Amino acid sequence: MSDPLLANLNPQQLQAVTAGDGQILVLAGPGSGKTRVLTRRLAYLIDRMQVPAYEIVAVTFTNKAASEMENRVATLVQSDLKGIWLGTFHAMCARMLRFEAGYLPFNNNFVIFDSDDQETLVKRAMRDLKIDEKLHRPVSVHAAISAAKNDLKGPKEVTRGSYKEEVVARVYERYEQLLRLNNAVDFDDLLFWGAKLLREHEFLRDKYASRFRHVLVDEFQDTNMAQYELLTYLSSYHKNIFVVGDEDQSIYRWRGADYRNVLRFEKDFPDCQKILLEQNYRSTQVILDAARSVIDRNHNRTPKHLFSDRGAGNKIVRYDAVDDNAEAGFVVDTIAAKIGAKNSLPRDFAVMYRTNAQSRVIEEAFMHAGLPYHLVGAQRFYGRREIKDVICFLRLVENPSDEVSLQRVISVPPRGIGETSIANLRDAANNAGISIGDALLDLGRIGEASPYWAAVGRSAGKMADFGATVAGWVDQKAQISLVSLFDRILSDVGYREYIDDNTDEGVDRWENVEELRRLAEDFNERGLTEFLQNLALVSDQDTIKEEEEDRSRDNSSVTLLTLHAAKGLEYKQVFIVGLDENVLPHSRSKDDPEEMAEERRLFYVGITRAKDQLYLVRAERRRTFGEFDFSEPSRFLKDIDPSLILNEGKRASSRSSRYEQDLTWGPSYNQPAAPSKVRHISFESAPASSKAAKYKAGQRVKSEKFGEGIILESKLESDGEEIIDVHFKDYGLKHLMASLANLEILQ
DNA sequence: TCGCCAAGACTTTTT
DNA sequence: GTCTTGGCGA
Repeated sequence: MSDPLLANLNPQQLQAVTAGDGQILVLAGPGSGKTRVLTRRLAYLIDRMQVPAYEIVAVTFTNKAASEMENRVATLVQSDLKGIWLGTFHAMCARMLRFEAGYLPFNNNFVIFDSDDQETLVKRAMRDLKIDEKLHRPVSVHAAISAAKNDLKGPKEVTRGSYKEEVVARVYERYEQLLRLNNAVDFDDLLFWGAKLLREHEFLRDKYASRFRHVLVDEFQDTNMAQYELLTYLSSYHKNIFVVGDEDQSIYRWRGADYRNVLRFEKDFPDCQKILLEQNYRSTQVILDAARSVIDRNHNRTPKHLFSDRGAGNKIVRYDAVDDNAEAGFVVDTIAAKIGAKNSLPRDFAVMYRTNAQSRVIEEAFMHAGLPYHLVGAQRFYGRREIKDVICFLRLVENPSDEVSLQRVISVPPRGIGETSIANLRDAANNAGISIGDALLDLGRIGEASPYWAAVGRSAGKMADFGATVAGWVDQKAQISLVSLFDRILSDVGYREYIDDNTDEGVDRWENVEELRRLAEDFNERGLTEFLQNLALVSDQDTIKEEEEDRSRDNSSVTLLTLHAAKGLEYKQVFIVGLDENVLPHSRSKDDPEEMAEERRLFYVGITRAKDQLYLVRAERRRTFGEFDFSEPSRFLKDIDPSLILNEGKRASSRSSRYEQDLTWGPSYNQPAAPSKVRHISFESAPASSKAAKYKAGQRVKSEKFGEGIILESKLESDGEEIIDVHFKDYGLKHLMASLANLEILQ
């Protein structure tokens, strides 16, 4: 079939893409072409079924997924996509809430609070209620509030059984009051109010539901209750809902995601058509079999039989290291040898771990070996202090009621205004029934004539100065462009001088601000409101993942990332490290079977990222919080059929620091070097003697010099030389030329 | 009011 | 081991 819209689809994919009206549930295993199905389906509806783009809503979880989909669909259809609602759940709701603000307890220039702001506000609420922050940690109270919202429970609807629940309920109530006072919503509110709006106003529900002839959803397994309800409302008129997901890849339970929404969907729509995508285009069969043996032990799911036509492939290599240094050493050695053998590039590799803390040891090993690497997602651009500062200045201008932002920037840079003065102003503002921001502006505009002058006390003058500055921005914002406003704020407060102290970090900080300014330039036409909303909703992951993709394309370096961050990505060779009890599965998941099932899924996600080769690595002993911990192998390792695994045994424990020694005489990749400088050891080579490979992976061998070992990989070079990677019991990984290695094959 | 030091925390983090 | 937070002294 040469029809580009339907070309290159397997029968199940085709069935999904061309399915008729009604409810369609596509369960798509990893690497089964889920994105392809979704984009083709969209194109099919528009191009073949003549559905106008504005009658379609397609929701994703990330902006990146949304923009990718949009770009791909645009290349497939003739007509433009004008009017389509294609974006994240949160962006979609924000749009709806601004439009329907008349029915809501906030107005349409609300700001969106990120998790930092939310926590600040929870703390404030707890202080207001005189609740001891030591007894009830604000983070956990916040988590409980967030969970309630995701479950569509308001402050009045949460259970008040235990003392803790009582505390949560009271803080929740106050927290909501504060949000309204700040004219702000949090992430969860976007969904909460979105669902509430459609539930409580029938005509609004009809308005949207009748407009959207087709509803499409990506990553359906990650929806929470609010999102599920929202989707039901949106599809309540035409009842055409097409969802794609995979229960087995649901790894955000702790954020309210409930994979059982897949089961709920089947129950709510008994006539739904269920399509399984089981052909995997990514991994070898060995990898898929291992993945399946791990995931099949979970319940409440649709069993899937992933298959590949890529052949069995290499066995999985398991390596048990004595400690975390040796674990990192194994990873680095193996990668360096393969790169040295010129059969792999740094970008072919990824190292995945359960917790960010594990990256440190691995990074050190990479640095020591001079191997190029990069981390995904560890440093959050939007979490950076300087970025947050500037955003808060802007938010304050947009919405002077935003007390969280005001509080943050009032002493940036320090201007002699302290906690006492702020508290005085807040009290006075509260008494007058206005927001503290408005009081500040009043003070700035009329100075001593303001009723708040006396209330503030000693630093009233300084407070008024700052108020005047802010008032200047607020008065100007309608007249000047976003970028001019940006520049004006920075120069008025002397921000560059404040953060850039000419140290490396200082320069770095200023560069981040400049980066933010570049982003602002893109929004110069659209203005401040949209810029801020975009900052709140695009945040972090999208930008960082994009950067990471560019980086691994251009500079070619090994990717280090958490298992969570790995979702949706793929690499030729994957190392999963820390396969130990209490690491993976994590110790905190031990007393809850649901949590444990999620750890299993996390491992499953990791396994299925690998295209060609998977390494499972653990350490008997690792440093956590500066102390040594011993641990058992992860329970998940037992679930993989031993015939799929090449067991490496463990490194002789006599010299745990041997990697440092190895590096000085092994393959010479020990100098700090750019990727190109990672060279492999060059033997004084004799001409090739044989044309056929003598060794193959899995064979046990013995060498005079290195003792017993196991072949990891053998490759025949174009000159007929056989290059082998051998892992020796006592010497670790060696990269050798077969003709010179003088190895004896053991039975 | 600000900055420094010490005690305490410390999974994961699509929006 | 290292980052954050909060208390205290200048």
